[in-house]
Amino acid sequence: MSRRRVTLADLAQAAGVSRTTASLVMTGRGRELRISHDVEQRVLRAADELGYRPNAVSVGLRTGTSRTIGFVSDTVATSRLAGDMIKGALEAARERGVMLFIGETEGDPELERGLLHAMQDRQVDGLILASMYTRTIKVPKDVGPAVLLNALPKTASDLPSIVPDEVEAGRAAARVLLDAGHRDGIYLIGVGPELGDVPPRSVAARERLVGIREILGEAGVKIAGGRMFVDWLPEEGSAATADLLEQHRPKALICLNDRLALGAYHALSDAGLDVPGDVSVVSFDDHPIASWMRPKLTTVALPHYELGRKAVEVLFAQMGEETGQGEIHRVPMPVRHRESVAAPRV
Amino acid sequence: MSRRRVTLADLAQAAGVSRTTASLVMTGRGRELRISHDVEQRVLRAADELGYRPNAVSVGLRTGTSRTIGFVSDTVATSRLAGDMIKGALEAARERGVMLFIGETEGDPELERGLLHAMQDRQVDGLILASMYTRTIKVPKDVGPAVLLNALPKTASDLPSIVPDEVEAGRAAARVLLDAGHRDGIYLIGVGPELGDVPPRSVAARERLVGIREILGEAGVKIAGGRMFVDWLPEEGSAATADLLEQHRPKALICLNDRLALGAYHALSDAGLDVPGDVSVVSFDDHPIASWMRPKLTTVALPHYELGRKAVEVLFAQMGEETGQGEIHRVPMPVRHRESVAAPRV
DNA sequence: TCGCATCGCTAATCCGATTTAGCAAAGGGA
DNA sequence: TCCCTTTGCTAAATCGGATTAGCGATGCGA
Repeated sequence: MSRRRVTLADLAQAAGVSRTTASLVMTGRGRELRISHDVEQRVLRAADELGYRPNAVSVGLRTGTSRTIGFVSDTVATSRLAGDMIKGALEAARERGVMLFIGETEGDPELERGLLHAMQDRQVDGLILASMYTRTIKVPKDVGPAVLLNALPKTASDLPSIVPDEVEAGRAAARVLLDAGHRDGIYLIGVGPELGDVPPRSVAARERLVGIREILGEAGVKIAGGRMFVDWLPEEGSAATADLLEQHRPKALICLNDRLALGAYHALSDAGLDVPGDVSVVSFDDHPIASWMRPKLTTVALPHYELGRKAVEVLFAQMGEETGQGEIHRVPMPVRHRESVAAPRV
Repeated sequence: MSRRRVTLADLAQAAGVSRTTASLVMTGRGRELRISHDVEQRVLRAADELGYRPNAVSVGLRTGTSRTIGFVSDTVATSRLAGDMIKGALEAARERGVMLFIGETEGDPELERGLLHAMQDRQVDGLILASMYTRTIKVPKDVGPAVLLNALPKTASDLPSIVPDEVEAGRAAARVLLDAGHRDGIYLIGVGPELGDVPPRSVAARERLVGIREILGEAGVKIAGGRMFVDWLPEEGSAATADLLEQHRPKALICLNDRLALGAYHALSDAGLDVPGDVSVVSFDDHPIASWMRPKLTTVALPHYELGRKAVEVLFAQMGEETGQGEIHRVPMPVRHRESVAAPRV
């Protein structure tokens, strides 16, 4: 179908110079190594006419660098929630002329090993080890330059981490309610009011709660109660809220994610309560449904796109420096003010 | 950090044989080329001890094949809707020991060219050209082995296409209502009742409508009306349904996608109508929200995962045969029976 | 005019594998 | 004993570039 690719040898012949000269010109080292302007122009013109593009595989073999990075995740690549993470990484990579390999481990260590090997065998310049939900992961040995995305190292590691700033997000959610004038009747959906009442292994749950408690505590506001659930699904949000309503009359709900909030909406609606007239709702994640719900949900957004970008940026910085410092980069989670929060009814 | 990789030369030396012999053994051609069992075992053992893995870049240079395919899309890679497409492709690729490059063009032809070049420069064995929404695309020249995913060639092309079977999906949706006993008061949300009343360039809209009309027509059932909207967003579903309710009293709604259905739910609820008691709703896509809605939405699912898998399968078949035939592979769209359809009220 | 530095370019090697062609030793037949 | 196969392995070429070392021509100062 397509005729043979144009190689450096073809280019050199067309320009009437040696392969060395052609290479020097094409890599931009012609000046430095005293190639005459005349010859340089001849090579450049020939390259343009022939449509010469260096074979990246060959360059990779010779230089040991492939202008390629690997994006390995448990399942994030295909999660609807976090596709933006890939997008951010993709764009940041493109800006640097780098391609992205992706792979999923599905939590299987065997798969992970195979995947990392396959990428290393292809001489990736660096790796992004991503996780669907923020959590701690065991860092593989000898991965070369790498960053953790949406994940923290389980044991001390010199790999940098990029994670959403969940504590600050918790503070922000609490401030949203305080700013609206709420001082009591604030309940939590997804976690209990105490620091111990969080789903195990959920960094987001723990940190969000820390932030919430900190700000409410500072304001002298007491959390009226909460319901802990592990998976944070809509049904759980419904159940938690319905259960709550049997005994209490909440004025505001902090739902630990948008799916819980969706369920909470349903339960509130069933109870004939109006959002935000009777009950204000604030949530986390900014899942697409948040802006489809009625009323539109005020929520603290997971900055997926920014996380992805940042991962690539940090990875490149690290590749330059060669000094892994295990730094933790926290990406701000912006509040999306919408329609689900109002002043408490007097 | 990590010591130098073990090369074939290291392996040969450790086993006390030539690089040729080591290579023959490792590529499994030892038998064929008369390497003694004894030597073979020695090489194998050494390889195991040293942890030898061939450098894929070098192999790629020598053999011209990279065990890598490229997944180029307009924006599908990061769309929440279609991440499953990637997942299907990823798994099918892994089963074949192949890695996946991904890239997004965002509809920019310049970006697309650059991306295709970057992939070809890296000697990908094949390409998947994917689209977010089913549509016709202009096929780039000289791409080598490739398949179109969720897309059809704008002009005649010998590249195979993999698309969801939208016409059959339309038939299925119509049958769902017929089977439930509906014979009149069936309205369309998202397209008009006539074949001309569809958003331009939307293959899905056109084909779904064709299927719907075919089955209803065969049953002697007339479509009572419809409302055409271009973007199929929740607000449009609300608006369309509200508008409809001003003049008509529908018994069933065929929403052209789940977001429209979500909006329709809201409008029906506002009008005090019960789903499915007063109005049955059937939809398309099986977006995640479909099972979060109340009542859960009966919808004809886009088989994203299967589309992705199929793309890789067809690509490999094509790479084997060298005979692009421009075949169109239609992947079935299964009905997800849930709670939004009931017999019409008598 | 000779010697040396500079200029402008190229030959040769290397990266790490695969593959072709062929060599030395052993075996077999006449 | 001589010649021809077969066996078992290896030297060398190759893929397409980057890089090192160096070569011939020119210019300049003494």
